[in-house]
Amino acid sequence: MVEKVIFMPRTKAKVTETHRTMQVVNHIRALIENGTLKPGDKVPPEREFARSLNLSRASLRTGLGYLAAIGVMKVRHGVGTFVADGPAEIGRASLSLMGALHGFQPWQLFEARMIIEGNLASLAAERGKVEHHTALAEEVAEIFACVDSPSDYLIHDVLFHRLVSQASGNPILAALMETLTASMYERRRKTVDHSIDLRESAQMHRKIYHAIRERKPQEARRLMEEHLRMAQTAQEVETSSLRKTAKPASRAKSLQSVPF
Amino acid sequence: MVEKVIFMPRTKAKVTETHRTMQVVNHIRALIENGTLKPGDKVPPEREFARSLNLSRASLRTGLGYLAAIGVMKVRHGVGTFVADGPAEIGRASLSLMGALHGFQPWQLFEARMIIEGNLASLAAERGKVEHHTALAEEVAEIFACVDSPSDYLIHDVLFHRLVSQASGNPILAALMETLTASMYERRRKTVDHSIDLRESAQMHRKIYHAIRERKPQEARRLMEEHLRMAQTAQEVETSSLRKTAKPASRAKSLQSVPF
DNA sequence: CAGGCAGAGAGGTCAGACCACAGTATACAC
DNA sequence: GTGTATACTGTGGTCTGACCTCTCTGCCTG
Repeated sequence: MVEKVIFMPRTKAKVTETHRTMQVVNHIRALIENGTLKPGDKVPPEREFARSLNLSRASLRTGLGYLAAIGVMKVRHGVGTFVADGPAEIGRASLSLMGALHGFQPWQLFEARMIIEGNLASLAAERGKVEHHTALAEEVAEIFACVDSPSDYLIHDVLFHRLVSQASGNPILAALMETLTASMYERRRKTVDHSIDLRESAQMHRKIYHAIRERKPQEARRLMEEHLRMAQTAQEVETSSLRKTAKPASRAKSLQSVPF
Repeated sequence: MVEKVIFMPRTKAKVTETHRTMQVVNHIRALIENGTLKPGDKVPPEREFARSLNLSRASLRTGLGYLAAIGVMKVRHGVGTFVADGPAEIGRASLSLMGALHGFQPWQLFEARMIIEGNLASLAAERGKVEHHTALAEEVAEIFACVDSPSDYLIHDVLFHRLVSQASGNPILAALMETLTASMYERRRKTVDHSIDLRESAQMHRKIYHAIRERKPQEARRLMEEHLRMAQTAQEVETSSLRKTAKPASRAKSLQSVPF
């Protein structure tokens, strides 16, 4: 008979690499570790890449899908697949799902954020360099310039916090913060138009900046925590005053009929 | 007659649900949010599930792959696909990749862990309930019983820290800790056999337990930080004294030939 | 009773065709 | 010449259906 050979990719390699998925992931990891692939870089088109790795396009896609899911790569339909280049985030996607699965509460999110950002501010006060101080100062100025434009204000607000985390010198904590922040950012974008305390908030940012510049870790931490506490209170008020308009929306489709 | 309907999912639904991947993800999310799906549950076989959702098995697999990548689901070859049931972890997989991408340093990992676990211990001291104290006490006993068996010791070490994070009452911080810890666990498992200070380490656990039980947040935090600092030192010693045997291993395969 | 073999159930991979999106080059009208 | 269609090309997205491999279980054999 024909003896379909169609399957025999492990030519002479004895390692089999378990799943094809991990084969792809490890390949990319190696390319990243040895510096061939850097943030923003584009990988070859799927068809070509698959051929060069001796596996099917489907398997390659599984691997790239995995990397995209954990935030290491970004896929753009019709354009290409790229190495993620923004600020690092650890498991942004999983937070909301995990929340649903383990019943995370909003106050817990704030608490976590307060602890991490508080320490971030403290570290920034200890280790921030002049260039960080400069960037922070500029951002504070932008913040004050936007007190009348909630949506713009929010952008610079996020940028300020990101600069603080950069100044802390610990990218891991920064990535963690980015994850926690990202999930609040979406919600906040909807309520920020109803804010009334932007001036007060802007003042807080200024004070935090001063504490960092003058290398007062304890004060930076205290101010950051206070700032977040105020933000929490504000958001609770805004959210509850907005709840009336929120509709359960069209979740019907998912709930109707049989379980699956 | 046959009437191949094979392609026309957006029948009357105006939502299109963007990608099929997200369609699957949102469906599962809904099932989780409304309580139909709980940790440990099994979803239907792919072929059947795909049919019931009116999409191809390939697309369903993409969606499940995404959920598996972010740690919400666990896929077991030849068995089935399940909702993750262990302790929550946020982006475990991404940490190491992100590390390679953004150059995370070991000391940064320890610093992050120290901050998070320190606060976890502090919160546990504030909010821990009697049942937590009991469980911790038992684990301390186990730890002392294992001082002569490094591998067993490590297991109970992990368990102890996990109990502390549970007692803190903040599952989000607990999940973050789990993520940071997971990546060290692997490495530690290889070096623990060379440990010489397990008794001292055991004593530290006991002290931490006492601080928590006696509701002394500051002391719990301080002890936890000291404990981790010692662990860091120990690991650095063990690792460096082991480095001679470590080979660059067979990375050759990835480095040879063309970039991709 | 132990060991092993066979089958069923479920996930993993493959192949190739076709759909959909984004960006750019081309062509036509004004 | 400018500007707006239109077509094309490159790249990811989805579909189908066949086949491979792993697990588990239960029956069969020694």
